[in-house]
This record gives sequence, C-alpha cells and structure tokens, in this order.
Amino acid sequence: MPELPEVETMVRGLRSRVKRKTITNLWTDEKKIIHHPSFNFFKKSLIGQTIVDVERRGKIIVFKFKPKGFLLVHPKMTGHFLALKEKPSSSYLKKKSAHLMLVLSNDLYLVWTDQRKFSRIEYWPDKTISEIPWLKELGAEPLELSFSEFNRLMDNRRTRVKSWLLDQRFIVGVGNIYANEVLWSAKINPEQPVIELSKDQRKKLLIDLKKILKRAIINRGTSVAEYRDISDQEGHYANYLKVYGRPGKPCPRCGREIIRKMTGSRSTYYCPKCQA
DNA sequence: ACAATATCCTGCGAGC
DNA sequence: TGCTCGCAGGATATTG
Repeated sequence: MPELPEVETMVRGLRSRVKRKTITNLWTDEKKIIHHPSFNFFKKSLIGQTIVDVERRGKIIVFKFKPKGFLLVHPKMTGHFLALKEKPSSSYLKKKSAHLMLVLSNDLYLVWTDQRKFSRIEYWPDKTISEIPWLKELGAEPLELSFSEFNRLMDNRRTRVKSWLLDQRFIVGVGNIYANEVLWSAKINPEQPVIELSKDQRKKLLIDLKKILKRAIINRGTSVAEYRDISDQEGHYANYLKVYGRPGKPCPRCGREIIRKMTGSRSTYYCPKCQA
C-alpha cells in the first residue's frame, strides 16, 4: 500500500526522467480508472502536453504541464509506475496488470500498473492547482506541519486517534502501515479518542510521525505487498516495522505479544502493554 | 460528530 | 493436486 514515503519515492524517481518531456502517445485498457475527464477527451487533450515537473500531494502523484494543467494519479492499494526504456510487449503489460501507458518524447514508456484497479486518475487541463476539487479536500502535509497546527487539527475531535491519522482531511499521506507504527513508537493506544490525548502525547506523536516518515523515505518505502519503485525495486523499510503485520510476535520493546484487532475494516496492530 | 457498512477488484490462503 | 470461497484494503458514499 503506497503511503507518503512510497509515493515520495515514486515521485523522486519520476522527476528526473519526465521533466521537460512531451507525451507523444497514450494507451489504456481500463477506462474506468480515468475519473476525469471522459476517456476520449483525456487522451485527445493529454497528447502533446509537456511535463514541467512532478510533485506529491499526500498520496497523490501530481504531474504539472506547461503552460498549465495537472495530471493526478492516486495509487490506492496496488498502483505504481514503471519507467521502461523500450516498448513493452503486450504479454509484459498483461503480466504487470498495466492499465495506462504514457509514451514520452525521450522514448520513455511510463507504464501505470494496478493489480486491483482501485487507482484513480484525473486530468485537469485548465484549472489552477488550488481549483482542483480533489486536492481541496486534503489536509496538511505532515513533514511541513508545526505542532500548533497539528494540535489545532486535533481540536475537539472525539474520534479514535488511529482513525484520525488515516483521515486525509486532517493530515495526508498516512495509511495503515505508518499509522500503526507511529502509534507504537509514541506508546499511544490506537483507540484512544483524540480529545483525550495529552499535550505531551500529541508532541511525541508528531515528532515520531515525522521521524518514521523520513526514515521510511530514506529506505525507499515499505514493500509488504506489491509496492515497487519505478525501476521495479522493493523498498527496505519493511525491515524496520515493529508491529505492522506482526501479530503474535513479541513487542520489540517489552516482549508482550502483539495484538491484531479490526477497527472498521482495517487491521490494527499494537502492543497491549506499551500502548495500554 | 462519529461509527458502521457497502463498494470497487484481484490474488491469496483456508478448507475440503 | 486443484477447486471454491471468503476476505483484505484506501477512499468515498450512504445510512445510522
């Protein structure tokens, strides 16, 4: 599941290869992942556009075009780009669950693969970045967040702290892996209501969140399922996971057995002793 | 305001 | 071995 560190890794890989390149052709076999505009208009209007940069907003990859326009790509569970120097065969595309391919002017084939087809792609040719509806819904970037702003976003929230961390309207980029890891690191129970967290707990939560996200970026993300970077390589942060995906194993801090429990439809992993 | 549930889709593991 | 079946999971919509 790509979260902030995985998407950041993808964006950094993409940037140097696609900057100042023009989309010369485009292929898809799955029109439904294109949420805006209609597929015919998407294809017609995107061909000929020149990319000036690639950025990340939360878990969304944002391609910026010259002189205007934005292509947004959200990987959801299993989406990722592969950058290929040669035209891939149709059997390769099928094997990789490719659903979109952008052909660039430097003969780079940018293939979007998505096993589960949950990913979402939008192209906004005329809007400024602040006018794009999807981006307007997003909360703060955790790596650029001050404690006072973080604290303000928690004001009067009665929801469980894990749900709050996952809710992209407050802070962006945190998914199930890093939510579990940061709560373990900060010794906070995932079901504790946000409103009940002390100032010290909140401070530690933000500090540990930044620390873990940065460390994960340095390690090029976590490959627990099928996440790969644009060169099809795994990230290494899975080696550092303390609780995520480790039910029944001892807590690295106190030795108590790690518990797995469902909150909503999501697995929550925590240490019942450290995170009482 | 918050919780729970269905939805999308596919691969995988459990059970037989 | 090989089949069916249930289910995870990010975000969203809907209902409670």
